[in-house]
Amino acid sequence: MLKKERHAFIIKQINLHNKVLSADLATALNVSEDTIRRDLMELDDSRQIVKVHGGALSKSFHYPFQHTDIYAVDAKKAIARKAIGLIKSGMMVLTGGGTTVLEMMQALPQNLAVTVFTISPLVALQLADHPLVTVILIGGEFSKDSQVCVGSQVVNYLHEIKFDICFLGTNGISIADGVTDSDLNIVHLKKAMINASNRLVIMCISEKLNSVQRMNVCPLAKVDYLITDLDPDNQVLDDYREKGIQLY
Amino acid sequence: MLKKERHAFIIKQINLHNKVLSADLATALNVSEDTIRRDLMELDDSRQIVKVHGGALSKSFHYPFQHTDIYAVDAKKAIARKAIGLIKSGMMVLTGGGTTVLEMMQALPQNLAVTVFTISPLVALQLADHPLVTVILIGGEFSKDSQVCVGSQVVNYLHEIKFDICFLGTNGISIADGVTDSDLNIVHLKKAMINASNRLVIMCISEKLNSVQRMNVCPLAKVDYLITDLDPDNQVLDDYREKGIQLY
DNA sequence: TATTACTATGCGGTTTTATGCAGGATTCAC
DNA sequence: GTGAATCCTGCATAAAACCGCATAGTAATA
Repeated sequence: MLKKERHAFIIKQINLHNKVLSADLATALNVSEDTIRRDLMELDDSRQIVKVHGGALSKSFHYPFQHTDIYAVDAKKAIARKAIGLIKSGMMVLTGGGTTVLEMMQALPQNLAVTVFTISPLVALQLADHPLVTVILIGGEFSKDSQVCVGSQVVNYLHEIKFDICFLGTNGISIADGVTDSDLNIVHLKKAMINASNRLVIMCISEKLNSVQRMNVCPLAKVDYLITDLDPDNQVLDDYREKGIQLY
Repeated sequence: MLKKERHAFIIKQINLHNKVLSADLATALNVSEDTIRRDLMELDDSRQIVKVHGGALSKSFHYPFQHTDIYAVDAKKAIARKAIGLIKSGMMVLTGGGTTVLEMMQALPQNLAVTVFTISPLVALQLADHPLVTVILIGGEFSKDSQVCVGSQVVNYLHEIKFDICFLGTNGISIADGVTDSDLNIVHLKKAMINASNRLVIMCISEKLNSVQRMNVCPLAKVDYLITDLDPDNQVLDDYREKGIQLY
């Protein structure tokens, strides 16, 4: 059998079953696993499949949703870069949804071994191709607006675990009212997430600083770190620094 | 024998078998392999065949594989259309992951008000812009291979609820072995999902019919409906019909 | 017919490719 | 952790491809 034929067969199998195991292919095609491994390598190199330990996965299955445009990407990327510095290997990390968190997870170094709990399916999918991260998706009613899981199920779940650190984006933060949000479900959720974590990181693009939403999430006293796209010494942040919040 | 005759012979062989080996041709035509190689070169240069190491392939063989984004989309769309007919407003629906389910959810009529429980973040996101559907994402460890939530958390959750109908894609179904799959986690999961539902719908593109995977999910007796892209009267399905499975 | 010019073919030697195998390292799953 | 599966690296080998060259065949023409 010619190599190209094997390749065609492999691709067909992957399209059929979304994944293949090297061992299966080796017996099916009656060649050594080394050969299969080399085949998968080549198909991976030519971007036709995604090679993983033990076999390969369909590419189309892996990335069906194209990432839509994100507002203020550069600012969020800057925030993401700083936020990653707070994560150490072995941590139990809790994250909300939001594009800033998404940016952060995309930029997560490949050698970081952490367990990420998240209420956001997008975050889970984003982390799917990270080699060392274990992802636990916290289930519940899926909120169409905010694209995260909400509701009592999530809140109850959060009562049972204690996390090292929690990363949240926010819609409003101000000296007077602390962290605020506009969606009741999200507020419940964030309160539970904050209570479940030893440390709280709020990520906020400078545009949203000092804005107030309808409902209270938590006072500034509970915020351990505030990460913005500004220089941490920027005087806009002076008031927050005085409150004892670590700025990045 | 003239060169032209050889070329004609080679083309004929390739049309017949989709491939030829240089060595075979050399003995069949009683010329040296070098000559054959030169012949194949010329035919390749004139775009009549595709030369590869060891022989040559039909042109159609090489081409179509760049273009497959999602495999067998049309078949899956056909299945999705039929599957939707089984859903009525007010139902509690349980779904697995997989591209067929995804197609189905994409095609879900806007006036259908159902509650969809799913282990697939992709399904949840797909349903996010549906006006009437309530989505419950069942949380757990996120499997990077299969892009769904797996593990004991999910299985436990499924023990507590009874669903009206469960839609599953499958990697293998056959008369002898019933529904089969290749991933242990997925097998556990599917078993729990099947037990949690009053009715089970298996969706399977015809190419996968009568294929067997490593591990058993459930016997055919548990399958209430089998939906394929074939006409339900197709004789390929006769055996399944005799087992008392409803075909669509 | 003989000459010439050109193409096609085969052959020997070399290089490249494909594949399998052994071992040790790595990773995974329980 | 620990054992099993998987992967990587280097190596060996055989098949295939390549290269240059000699020669056989072909065709056109004087």
